[in-house]
Amino acid sequence: MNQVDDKTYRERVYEIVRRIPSGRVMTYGLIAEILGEGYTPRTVGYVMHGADTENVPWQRVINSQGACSTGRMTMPVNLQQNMLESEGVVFSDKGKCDLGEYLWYPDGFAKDEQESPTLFV
DNA sequence: AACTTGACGAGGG
DNA sequence: CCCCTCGCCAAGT
Repeated sequence: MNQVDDKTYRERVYEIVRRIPSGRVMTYGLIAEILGEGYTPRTVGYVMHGADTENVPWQRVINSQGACSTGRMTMPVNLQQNMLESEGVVFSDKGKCDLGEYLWYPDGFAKDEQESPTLFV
């Protein structure tokens, strides 16, 4: 059941990212937590690194500090933040946004009860 | 097959 | 609040 047949390892991550509404964000750790076994914040980041920027709203995935982590790449750190700001997300001078306000949880995955791993595949 | 690298994160100092 | 360490696991060398 949990094979990588119809959905590859990466596609499972992208599928969740595509659900994030404009103006909202998710963290690498949260996505890993939802996907469960075999997924960690680090691997989610690795997968996002190879995302199809055309079809995946990659800018909506940030780190647990509420900041953008795209600094190491060839693209400027500002780009991701700018894209989010144009969606209405407000960042502080230090480049952090309020996760309490913008963090988005997929349907059925309540903020308080994070115990159901494979709620939606 | 072994070793290194990350768009990470929690915990300790 | 900043810095460092360690655990995590797919991919690239």
